[in-house]
Amino acid sequence: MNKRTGDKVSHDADIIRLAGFRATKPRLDLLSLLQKVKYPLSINELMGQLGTVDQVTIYRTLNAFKKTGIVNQIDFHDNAARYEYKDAKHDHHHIICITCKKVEDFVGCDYKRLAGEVLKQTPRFAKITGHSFEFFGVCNTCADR
Amino acid sequence: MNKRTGDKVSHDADIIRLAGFRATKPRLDLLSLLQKVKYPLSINELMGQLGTVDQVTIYRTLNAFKKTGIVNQIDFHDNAARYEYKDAKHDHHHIICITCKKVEDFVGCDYKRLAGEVLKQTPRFAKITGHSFEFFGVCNTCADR
DNA sequence: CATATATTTGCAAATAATTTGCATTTATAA
DNA sequence: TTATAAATGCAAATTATTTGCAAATATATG
Repeated sequence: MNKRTGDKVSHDADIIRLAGFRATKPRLDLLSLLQKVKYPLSINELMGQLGTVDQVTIYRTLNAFKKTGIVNQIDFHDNAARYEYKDAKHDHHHIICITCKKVEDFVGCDYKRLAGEVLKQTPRFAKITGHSFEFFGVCNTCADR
Repeated sequence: MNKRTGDKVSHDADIIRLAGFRATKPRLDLLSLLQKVKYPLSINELMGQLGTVDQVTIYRTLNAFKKTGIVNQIDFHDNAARYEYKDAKHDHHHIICITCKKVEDFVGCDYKRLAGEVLKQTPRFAKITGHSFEFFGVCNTCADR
């Protein structure tokens, strides 16, 4: 990434433009943040990191990105949507502590095997656009209490 | 199910008492509704069916039932939690149309295979208490538009 | 079967999450 | 460079969820 030539920014800009949107600063900032972060972020967490960006812009951007597949929405069953950058190696999912909301990743979700099978089982559906898979559990710290 | 002897009600009451709660009318009504319904219901849908029960009671009951495993929370990525009765044969999941929210079931989620694997991958977690798995897609009707 | 008591309910009101309307600003195509 | 469609930010609306408390109720116990 070269700051002067803007390699990274320009790549991000391409991602955004390819999805049919204008590459604005709020969108570049949001995308960049989601790319470098380890776990899905809630709107509140995003607002904290993106100081100057209005929360309405965050909502609108995420909804747009979600529709075009730039991000995934993830629900931890605590009534606040979370979002994660969806890249090529997005083949992981999460386990969430139902008590303290700690998160860790796991791999091995063999959803592709199921996807074809699901379309056979549900003939009223034309295609699959995504999936969600989370495990919920209790972390060691919370289990010891 | 015999209405006079109250077989069904008494069985539901046992489910509720076994979880440590009192078998009140609102809870019996809610449980009975979730048992006979085909798909996960949102709070709004539940309020529509449970005419006399206050929505706060619905929220509180569902949170209690969720904690003790009587119901599952399910998210369709539309910012309204849905709930489903969790019985022995609750081994199905859902595909949701991202446009019109139509729902169908599918079976074949082999989460048990993954569960042990996941615990190995995430040593900071002591146990698994549940999981979510949804496919999102486009139904035939919406695809034709 | 009566009743004491802890639990649960319903109402009102608070908080949190998300969306909408509109005037202003900005990216980008020409 | 500039016209213009798209995007932003602010205020306000709407929707989802939670909390506090007095009244009602399930149930254990006598």
